[in-house]
Amino acid sequence: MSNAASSSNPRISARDKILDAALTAIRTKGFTATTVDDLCAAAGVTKGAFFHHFDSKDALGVAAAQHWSKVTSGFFADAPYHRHDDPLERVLAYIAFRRDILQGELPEFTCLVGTMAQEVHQTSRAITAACDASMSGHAATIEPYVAQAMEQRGLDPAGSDTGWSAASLALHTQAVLQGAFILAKAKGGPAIAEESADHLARYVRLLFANHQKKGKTP
Amino acid sequence: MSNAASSSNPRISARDKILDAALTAIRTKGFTATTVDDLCAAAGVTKGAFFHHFDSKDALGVAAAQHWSKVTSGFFADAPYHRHDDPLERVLAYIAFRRDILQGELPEFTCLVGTMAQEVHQTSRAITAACDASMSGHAATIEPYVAQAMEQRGLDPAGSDTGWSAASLALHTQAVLQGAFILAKAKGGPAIAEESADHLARYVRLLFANHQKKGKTP
DNA sequence: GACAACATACCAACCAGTTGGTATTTTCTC
DNA sequence: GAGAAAATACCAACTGGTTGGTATGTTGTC
Repeated sequence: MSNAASSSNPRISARDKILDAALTAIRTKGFTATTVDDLCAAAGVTKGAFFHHFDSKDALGVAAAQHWSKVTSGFFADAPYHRHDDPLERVLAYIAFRRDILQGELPEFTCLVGTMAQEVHQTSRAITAACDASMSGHAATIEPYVAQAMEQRGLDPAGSDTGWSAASLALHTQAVLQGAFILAKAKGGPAIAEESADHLARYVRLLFANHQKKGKTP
Repeated sequence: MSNAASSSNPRISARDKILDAALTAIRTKGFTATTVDDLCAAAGVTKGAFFHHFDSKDALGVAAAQHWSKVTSGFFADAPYHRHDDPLERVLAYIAFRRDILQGELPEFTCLVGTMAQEVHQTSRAITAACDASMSGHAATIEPYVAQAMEQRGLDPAGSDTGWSAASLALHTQAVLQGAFILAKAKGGPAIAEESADHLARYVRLLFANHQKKGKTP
């Protein structure tokens, strides 16, 4: 993921070099504090190239969110948590995976679109929408695992006092992780985020406790 | 909480008018995108007054975080959740209260220090530390309620497989709320944040389920 | 030779911070 | 407690560097 490799390599287009640089720069300094010159310098291209590929800095923000979606969806598609047979195990393995990758420096494991959405939600509709699409799109990849686990174990909380759904729990996992990132940033390290991930895993286990897996033949 | 009232009132010092303006402005536009001129205009003072009271924009950021701590600690001290006799009820009432105040426009109910920490964590140690102090300080006000609930109900999870503590759960509540704010910002409304607050309340109830309150005389 | 992909040179607006000054309050002195 | 001295609070105008964006090339490719 080093920038030095891509910024000097002429086989990678300026557009891709800028987008790669944007992922690191925005996660480090935030969107507003990241200047167009910063991105050009990090990508090893000139301003002319930047504005050839992006109409404005806001347009770069939208493209960066979409690029982030592409990169992360590939990353999570290759992750091992999908291989479990049991849907509930897949959900728990997903949370464990998210916990495991809380390593290295903060800009390496925190979320681009969470950071951007927080910053520009009142100033750029386009960027905010792209961030929402990225987060909600990722949540949608684990929602079916939650739904399958619920069905397999006869869990139907929709009608209860304060009901919940597979979609709601999937988005809640993202909320917990985003909040864990904020605490990690405030405290300068991932330790506190790991604890929140543990609480999240414990919550999911408790939700499904006393709900045995139904056999295939009833 | 209207700025118009304070910005024109000569009996309120320029410093306080600037700090009040900062709470709204930074929550709306973020710290970096908020200019010193923005704050002066909103507060109805000049730049000279600003730099008389604050050495730099960063110093204003630190002061704003401290001002936020003062304002919010007063707000939460007056909240009704403290009045419950049962410590567990106090914790649950706290979460319910946090859910109830998710109303109005986003800048009115989102968290200043969470927003700032996310933005400046790699660029301003001083602001980051002030944000951490504010968040951790608030978590510390509900930690004793959690601890009392655990003791009263004989819950001692410290030694178990993935242990947790009152401090850990108290900080987790903050993580969930901070993450809920991010999703709310991405989606443009508080609805999703309410659902995360519901999940959090459900988690706490499940943690204490099957742990009856011990009587005073054994 | 047309068109995309870049580079160079430049600009107007903006931004954090400064300067040099005045009004108001507080403190010190007798 | 009056009046000088000093500190504080505030203001209007200015500055040097920065920022997003543009106008005008140059180069490579089909």
